[in-house]
Amino acid sequence: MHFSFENSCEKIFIPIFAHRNDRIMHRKSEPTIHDIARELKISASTVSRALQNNPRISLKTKEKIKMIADAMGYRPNTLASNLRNRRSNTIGIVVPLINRYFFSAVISGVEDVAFKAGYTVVISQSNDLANKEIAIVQSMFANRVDGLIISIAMQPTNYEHLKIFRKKNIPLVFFDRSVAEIETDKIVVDDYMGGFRVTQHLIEQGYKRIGHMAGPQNLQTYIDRKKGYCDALLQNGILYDETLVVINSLTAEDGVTAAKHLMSLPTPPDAIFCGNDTTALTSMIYLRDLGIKIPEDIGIVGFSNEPFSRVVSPSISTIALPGFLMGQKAAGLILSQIENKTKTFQTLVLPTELIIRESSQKHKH
Amino acid sequence: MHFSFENSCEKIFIPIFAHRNDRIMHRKSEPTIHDIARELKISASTVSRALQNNPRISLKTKEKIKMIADAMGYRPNTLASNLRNRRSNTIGIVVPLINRYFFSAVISGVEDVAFKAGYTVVISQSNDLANKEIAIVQSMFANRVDGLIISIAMQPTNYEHLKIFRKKNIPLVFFDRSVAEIETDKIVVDDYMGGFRVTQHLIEQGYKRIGHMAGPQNLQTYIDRKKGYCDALLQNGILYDETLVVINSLTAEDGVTAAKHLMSLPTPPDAIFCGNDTTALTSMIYLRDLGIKIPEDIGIVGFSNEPFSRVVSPSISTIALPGFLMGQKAAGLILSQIENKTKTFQTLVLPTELIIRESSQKHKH
DNA sequence: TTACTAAATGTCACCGGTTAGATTTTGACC
DNA sequence: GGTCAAAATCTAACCGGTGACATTTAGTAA
Repeated sequence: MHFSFENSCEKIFIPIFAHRNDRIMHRKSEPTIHDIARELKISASTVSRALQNNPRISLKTKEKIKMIADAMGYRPNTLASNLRNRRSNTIGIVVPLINRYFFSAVISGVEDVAFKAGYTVVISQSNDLANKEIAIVQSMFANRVDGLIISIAMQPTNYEHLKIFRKKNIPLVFFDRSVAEIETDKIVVDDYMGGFRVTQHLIEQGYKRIGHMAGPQNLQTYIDRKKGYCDALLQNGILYDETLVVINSLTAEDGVTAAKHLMSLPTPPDAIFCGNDTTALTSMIYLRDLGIKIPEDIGIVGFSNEPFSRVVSPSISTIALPGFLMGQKAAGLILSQIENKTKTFQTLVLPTELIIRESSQKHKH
Repeated sequence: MHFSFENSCEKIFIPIFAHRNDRIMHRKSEPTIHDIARELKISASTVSRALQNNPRISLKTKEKIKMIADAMGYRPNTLASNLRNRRSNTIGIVVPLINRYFFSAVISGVEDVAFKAGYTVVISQSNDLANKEIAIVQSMFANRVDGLIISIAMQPTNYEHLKIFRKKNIPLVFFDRSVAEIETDKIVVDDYMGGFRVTQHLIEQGYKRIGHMAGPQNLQTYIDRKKGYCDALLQNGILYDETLVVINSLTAEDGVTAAKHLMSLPTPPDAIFCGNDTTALTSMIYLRDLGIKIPEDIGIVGFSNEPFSRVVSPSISTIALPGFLMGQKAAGLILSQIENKTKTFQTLVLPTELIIRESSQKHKH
């Protein structure tokens, strides 16, 4: 005859606790489905199925098992489960720096979609160093992430650590900064239009000699921003002057150095389109300390819309990027790859928005 | 007789690639140590040992194995290894928000020490939500992190998800925001002295009626900051006036609301010690837009030294926290717990630094 | 050549879940 | 009671590495 659970709690609970103490004394390890099985004198597979709500297991048994599991403080070991299933229900995301507003917005967007779909997100930062990126990516691979979302480091490398994902057919999505020779889903912002609009805006404000602080030209984003800048000049009949373009890594210090350099030219610029908000800020402070008035003497525009751009004075005109949306889309793309729904890879280009603030408004309305 | 590797590359390489293709056709999975073993007609344990540089394996065999492993594109499966070893070589870190400068500095500090010690760091953010924190922590537990470093969410809960770490003797370190009733290593900044110095400074600058925007009083940090504020008033013979203290969640909006409230008082304050830089900023902007002059009419001091505090105008006086150092120390504590070197738990209190900027300098030097 | 030991390698069970397929149980129906 | 299919449960192999212990091999001394 079958053991009836409802009217014999004692019979069950007493042995459990005896057993637990015993176990803790000797092995001091986590209870497993096998411990639960032994407790109930059933097989581990039944326990496993019950905990997964498998319809093959009777409701009565399921309840019994869940109750005991709870009482024993059972916690599934995802390592074992992942090993067996050859998947981890985890999505890796690698960004150059987590404390950049744009990147953390992307991360939040990814988390938003991924959590709802039942995935865990593991975050890592490369600090823009190729070696750290390689180590991180290999570790994520070794941990069998189901997919990887990445914005590559500034420091260039051969990208073998990423090519392997394609070779092994592991879902991979690039965002913002991608590797041209790797064919997969990519999601970028319209850097070209961003650069174009910034330049167009400066021209409309009456600036005549517009300089540009560009980022490393091994990254498409910076190439595109510069291209937008060039084309806007061209369309407005302004001659492109190479001496007005500085290429650097867009760090805070680079902003100062570049501003210093540009101002030392025989005919310095009367406006600077900075590759990001950080350089816009530091060069602006440098110029201000020199007694140069912004936007009257020199106009400044940044890129990325870091939160500080809005609150400094003068506030910095910039290009807003849809970070959160980008993260959501990236997560959507990786999920569709994971679920084998991807037919062909696509490159999404998200629109940007020009935000006009004080630093570039010569003509106030 | 033994197979000589050096003078028979062909014999080895041809079968390898034949085998690989074969494998890819049929199983399309990662090569394992078993595949390598089969290839070389040796046992898997020898391969495992060779790849770990175990001295029990001869140099010759090791070289042979590593060569083949490379040729086959072998990547160790950490899941399997972690399962068997019952440890993951991973340290989890949970912060309320990754894009707060302080928290990302802590993360970098943790990474700095952890990477050097051979650990991987997985980062997660709770968004200050109790439920998300619980989910994250449980997932980290299920993934068998070797230790957890956490700064708890503002939203209070019963902390069962953390108590379990102590119960199961899994290394746990709190930083910045900790749970009083859980006994483990903690590392905090000297919030009391921070609050005290800020208030003392404002008094020295000649402010008479100093208000305080305090954070949730379920978190020790905010209790201590407020206590420092109270004690500084007391020591200077200023009567503590409860109406000048506002308690909120210190969000950007809270800053405005609280400033509005304080200014609506019959006798409004002439200085505000804000619980963080965010509220300092937003309340400052609110006051500025009202035509109130800072620091002349009202002095403002924040807490945390967010990067923007330095660059806004007026620049915001604040308390600098040693985030990176804190991360390094936290990692040190968790490593010593992991390696069983911890004899007794300790609570480290790190010093803070008062940074005087424009927003509170009534008397310029 | 034999005996013996150190070095090298192999065997096998295990970590904790999962699942295909086998086996047992249940219960309806004749 | 007997038959049989559906429901419930069990068995055993597997995921990919690891390490205690067993076995084989090589090398030295007698």
